[in-house]
Amino acid sequence: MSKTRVRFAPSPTGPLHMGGVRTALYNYLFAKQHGGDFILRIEDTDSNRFVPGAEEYIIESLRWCGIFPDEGVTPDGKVVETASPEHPHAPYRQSQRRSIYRQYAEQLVASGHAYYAFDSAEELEKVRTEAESKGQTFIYNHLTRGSLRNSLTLPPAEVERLLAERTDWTVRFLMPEGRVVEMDDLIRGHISVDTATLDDKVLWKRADELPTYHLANIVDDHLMEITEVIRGEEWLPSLPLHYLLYEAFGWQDSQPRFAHLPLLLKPVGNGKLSKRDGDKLGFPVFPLRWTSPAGETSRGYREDGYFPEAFVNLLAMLGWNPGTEQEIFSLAELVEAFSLDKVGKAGAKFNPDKAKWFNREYLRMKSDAELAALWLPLLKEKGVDAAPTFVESVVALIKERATFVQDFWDIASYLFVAPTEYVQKDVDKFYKPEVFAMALEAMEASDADTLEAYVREHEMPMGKVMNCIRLALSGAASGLAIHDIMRFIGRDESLARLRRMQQKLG
RNA sequence: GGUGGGUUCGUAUAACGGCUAGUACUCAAGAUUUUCAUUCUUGCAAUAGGAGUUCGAUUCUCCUACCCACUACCA
Repeated sequence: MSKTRVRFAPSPTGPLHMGGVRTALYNYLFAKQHGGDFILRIEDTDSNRFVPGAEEYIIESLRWCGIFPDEGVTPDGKVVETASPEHPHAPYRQSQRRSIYRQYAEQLVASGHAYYAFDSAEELEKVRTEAESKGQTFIYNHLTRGSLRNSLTLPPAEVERLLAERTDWTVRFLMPEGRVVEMDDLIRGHISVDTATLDDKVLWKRADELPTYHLANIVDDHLMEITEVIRGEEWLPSLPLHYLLYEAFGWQDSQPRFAHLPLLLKPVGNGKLSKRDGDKLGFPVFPLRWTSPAGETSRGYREDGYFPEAFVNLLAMLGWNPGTEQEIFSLAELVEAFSLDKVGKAGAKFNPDKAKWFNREYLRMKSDAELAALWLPLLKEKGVDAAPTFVESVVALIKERATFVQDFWDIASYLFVAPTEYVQKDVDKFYKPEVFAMALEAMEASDADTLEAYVREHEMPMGKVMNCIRLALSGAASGLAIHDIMRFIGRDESLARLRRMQQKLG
């Protein structure tokens, strides 16, 4: 049995979407579980849609997630240009493989599985709009190919002439008539499709001497000895064509098995997750922050404060389940537990609340020292220069209250700097000058313990007094325990803050 | 329109054709906490509809409805 080899083959037409990351992840998990290889291939066969920086973004995203390809891209993120023992099928960027596709397209023409088409974009556009005006849809297939300009309808001499003179012809697949393609999907089971409903897809374009997705994909999967193709559900409709291509090439014996993953859907309403949804509902749809060439910025999980482990974990659970009640998985545990037959068929709606929950869980699992190290640079940005050990002890106190490291400052800024203002609502509710004066007096006279005794002795409402003091210390009536705050800022600073509030509020 | 795929609490999902349809997130209530948060307990909440097969259907079959994808010289 041949070694498991799977690939993730994104197109650098923009930033990698979280659904794309999930596809990469499932491929990676499948490969590693079977002791196989995970290959990263860049499918840049559409020169018009190339977006600068997209490829680097994809590589960096996978690296952030801890997904390292065995082939195609080295761990340092470089696309391998030339073949080597480690990367026997290099290059892995389809634009650099340009020269190998044409012969395969020609092979199909020679064997009668494809033909040359000379219809210009304008001509096709015209028949398309004509059909539309009659309420029909134009399809380039067995019904229409006979009346269009191609090597099936033109005399051979004319074909030769056009081939030589024109540079805008294409090679189209000759979709057979009256056949039912029987297919198997690792997730969906058996599927059959009548070829009469399919069209003659363009396989190769003379204009840029590049194949389209379908040809490049099949040829490269074959050449790279891919054993399983795990991709998004949007590819399911082209599976019959892909089956037929393997057959036309005579490669059906080594044809990979296919698995079509359910789509990731938007949290509300219907439809697949899009960039807009994230902006509208306040969560990232991209792993990393992305700034488009036009200067438009989209948020990323990394910049929003998600841990890569949490991101990978939540992605893994979107469409797959372990069959047990375990929800927290490390990448290594996922490799162990993953299985394609536990992948669901229905699209999964993304739940931002659950995503946050995952991050909270991972934040709690991290050590205080680890979190302090992550927080330190953020503190520095705030102009706070605190000792790591101090920060660490603060983290220990507050980590249960946070979802992200970024939350730490909002939760505990007053342990580093005195509050400059007080929450008005809390002032209205808790600030009573007489009570406050008494509390201050008692604190000046002794310590917190006797304050508590004092409050009890005078039968003052504990909550009221405490919140009044908390207000002075932290600027709000909610938050950490008074004695914790005082322990961190010290008695002198505490008293200073009390006096400051008294002075400010009267 | 055509083709294909899909449908269990609001969401993610579990359930050899067989327990009261389970779990997590969210939400609500209670307990704990000097406040808030945490934590703990409890609760709300689902098999799209209709036929059929069967002793028995969330599970198998068919029909209907709805949703999604695809329908480019894009991937």
